[in-house]
Amino acid sequence: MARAAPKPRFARQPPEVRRQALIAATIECLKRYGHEGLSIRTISAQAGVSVGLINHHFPNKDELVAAAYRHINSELIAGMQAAVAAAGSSPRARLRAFLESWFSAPSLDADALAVWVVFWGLYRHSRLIQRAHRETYQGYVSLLRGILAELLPTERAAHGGRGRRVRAAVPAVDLRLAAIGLTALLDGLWLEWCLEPGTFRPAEAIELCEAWLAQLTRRNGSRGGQRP
Amino acid sequence: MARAAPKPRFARQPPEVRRQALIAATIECLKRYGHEGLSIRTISAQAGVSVGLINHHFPNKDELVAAAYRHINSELIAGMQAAVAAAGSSPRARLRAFLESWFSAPSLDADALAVWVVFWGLYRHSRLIQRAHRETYQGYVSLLRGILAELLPTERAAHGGRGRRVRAAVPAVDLRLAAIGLTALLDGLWLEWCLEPGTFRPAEAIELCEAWLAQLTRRNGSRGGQRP
DNA sequence: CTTGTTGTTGTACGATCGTTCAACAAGCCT
DNA sequence: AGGCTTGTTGAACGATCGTACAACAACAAG
Repeated sequence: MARAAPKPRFARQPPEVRRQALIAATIECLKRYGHEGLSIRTISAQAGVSVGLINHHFPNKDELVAAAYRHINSELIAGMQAAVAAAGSSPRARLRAFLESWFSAPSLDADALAVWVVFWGLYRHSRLIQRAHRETYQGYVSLLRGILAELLPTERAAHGGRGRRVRAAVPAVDLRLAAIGLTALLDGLWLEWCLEPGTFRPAEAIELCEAWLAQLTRRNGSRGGQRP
Repeated sequence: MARAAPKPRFARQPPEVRRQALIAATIECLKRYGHEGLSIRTISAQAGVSVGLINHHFPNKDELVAAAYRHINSELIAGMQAAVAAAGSSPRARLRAFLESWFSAPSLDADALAVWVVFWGLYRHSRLIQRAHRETYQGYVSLLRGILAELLPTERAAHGGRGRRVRAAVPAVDLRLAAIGLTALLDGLWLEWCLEPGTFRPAEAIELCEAWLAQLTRRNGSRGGQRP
């Protein structure tokens, strides 16, 4: 009974576990306090560790922030890829899964927007953020392009192989502009919803995107190839 | 000859002139250095004044930043309003003027995006920024809504002669969703272009927006009122 | 030229920032 | 039980932050 309390003052963690905890704390601080939350002391307090520990697992603050950015990015893209992969092989179903993944949590979250905005503000002046972006963004681009390519049939002519029985030799839809427009619509709707969640429902956003794509294919049939 | 050099060490300015100069310096620092440029010393150096002067013309830093935000906002909106007003009375011409104003300098500028992004990051945690936003944003909303309102009925009438009679009683297009979608497209395209100006030309962005609006009116004629 | 007003300067202060580092101790090994 | 590795602590440092304030000086008025 007079035994000294063996209660440890802290618990040692494997480096990778601690790294992930610090990354999670960084994101949480960003959600809560915005750019001002990006301080060593705020983050370490959130993670329940001392100030010195961060520099033991990360060479400096910028590397931690870049790691957090990379984590958010890859998490989100992996979620969308999984949703699309689970949707089967139907192009329309895959598009639907993609859109539903885009317009639902954790992507569609006002807090998440606050986090993104801070990262965007850092993008221009932090090479580490730029690198993290480049390394993860490619996955998103190829995912979206794959969905669009299999959705807009004539584009397969350019790829050869699969689409053997292509009717028109001329590409009906400008795939490039289609991707640009869809991306803009996705980003813009996502932005709008996060800023003011009450103005429209996620289902309406999906509807708008599908209407946009439907217009592209219909345009093909009626007056395609009109581009200057 | 031996006269002491009467060169003044500084020049006094009327308060309003100095205020505007400090606001301009703030924006310039934001363009150059992002969020890190938002320091009293950086801004005062950019403006060519001493550190103490800012607090003589602004009660604190946050007020200066909010004033800069208000300035950018009203400047941009006033530019668009002027462009639309100068376009005459034709709804299509007014839309065209609006889009051209949107997708051209000084709105369409990668540096400007960097500035906006910093402000967005501050928005959630600064009441002053929120107030500045609320006071200026209303002008934009009413401008866009006016353009859409005068455009959609007319568009409908123009297409109405194509075999189907125009019915003014039932709103042909969901004006609310139209505004949401157009805003998303505008924001998204603007964002995309600022991030990677090489991917498409401003004229193509305008084309995409007009195609979007054309789709809305066409949709009305073919299968309108299908909304759940 | 003298005076008064006030825009302007620049130092100073306390707070907070990111980072360093010597000391500590938790947990595994023998 | 004792040694060893190493994750962890927390004080300390210099730099920089926003702000306050007393002294200065530009310029108009008399």
